[in-house]
Amino acid sequence: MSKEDVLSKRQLKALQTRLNLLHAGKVIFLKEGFQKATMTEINKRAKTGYGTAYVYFKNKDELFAELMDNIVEKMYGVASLPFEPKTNEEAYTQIKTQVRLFIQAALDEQEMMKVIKEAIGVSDIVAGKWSQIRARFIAGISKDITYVQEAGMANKDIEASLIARGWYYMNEQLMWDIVLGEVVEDLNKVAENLALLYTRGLYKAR
Amino acid sequence: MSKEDVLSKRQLKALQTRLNLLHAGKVIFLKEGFQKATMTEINKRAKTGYGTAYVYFKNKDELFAELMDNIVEKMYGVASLPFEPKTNEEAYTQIKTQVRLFIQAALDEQEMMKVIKEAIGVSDIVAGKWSQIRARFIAGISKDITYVQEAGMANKDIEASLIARGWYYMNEQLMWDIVLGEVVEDLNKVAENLALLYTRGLYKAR
DNA sequence: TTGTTTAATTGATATTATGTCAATGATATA
DNA sequence: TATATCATTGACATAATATCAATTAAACAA
Repeated sequence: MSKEDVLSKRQLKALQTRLNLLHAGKVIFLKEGFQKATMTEINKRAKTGYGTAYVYFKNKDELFAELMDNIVEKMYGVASLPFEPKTNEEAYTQIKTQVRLFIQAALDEQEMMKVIKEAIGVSDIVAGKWSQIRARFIAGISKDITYVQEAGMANKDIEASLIARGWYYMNEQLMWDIVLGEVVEDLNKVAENLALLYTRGLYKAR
Repeated sequence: MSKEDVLSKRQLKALQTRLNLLHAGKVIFLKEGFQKATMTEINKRAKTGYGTAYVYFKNKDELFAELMDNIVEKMYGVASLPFEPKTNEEAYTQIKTQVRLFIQAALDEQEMMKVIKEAIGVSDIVAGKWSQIRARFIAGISKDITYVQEAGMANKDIEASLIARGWYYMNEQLMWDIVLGEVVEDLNKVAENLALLYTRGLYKAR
């Protein structure tokens, strides 16, 4: 017996109102961007009274944060990919693939990502959510670096946590540049260049 | 004969009002941050009527942008440092120094930099100003990379402009982390790690 | 079926900030 | 001294937010 079965007509309607608001929110955010989007417009589009959005969401930020959740999940997925290369060549290939997957995940939701980028700068709630993604990636990369260091493949004179940060930031910022159209280079070329610099720098000479 | 000599009493007073507003602005921005700071409060502190700030500055963003100018100049200075290493070791040393100078310049104005970080996310004008700094650094680094590539010291199979971007972003983001206190590592250690990764990756094996 | 309780929805309201502009006050100039 | 010019002012129109007492609709009990 699934949970929905025991929902009353009243609860169903409320749930629908909530979904309407989320959907309207997405449309408006995509059309106007984060700052220009207003609760008035979102309620209008959802055909609900002005106050209704505030019943379901504390404010505009919380509504938007919920719209981010799909994307956040996808990003977490990319951050958790396994990484246990046996050789430097394997490491290079895997890293290149991960760079491509990361940027591709962002491109799959390009328009929404543009709005997220804007919202990160404006809303503490959104910024917090994004910084959790960051933390997860950086932790994962740290682990990967420690792994290859212990396997004797990588130089041990570097601080894993610092390099993990630096490497992640390189990726994230290039991702934003590509999402915003400020870097037009082919995704494969970008992944290749980053992975080359990183593996040559981190890994012992072959 | 300096320009000030020919200023009338009236012009001098106006100039003073402008300076008062800038000074009051700095105090309020540092105390409240960018978003929470209001024109009302700035005018109050400068002992000017509400409308006065709008005579000298189009809006809060423009006032703040002017307060950034010192820092922007200093950053431009760092971006223009010469770079003509003769050996890989020299390159490493110079790069490490530049990383330190860059982050140190930010730390010299730590409190203001925190506000700038916030403002970049909120204000298009501030964001534009910062992206000019970025462009300048990236162009400079690109030039440096091309130089060492042509001198036969660096690998030629990487795209200078892409790597310049990536390298700059690594530096910038770590700078923000340090400014915001999210990375507490010793500045020297950070510079060392970044420079090591970068030179080992970019330069031909010794 | 009807009356009562409970939950969802509403929009008017208070609040807070912005940017504008006609009026005022203070200097410069004739 | 009269007049023109420029700096300064604060009241005002505008726009958005979050709240909450009142309204409407559904669930439940008799």
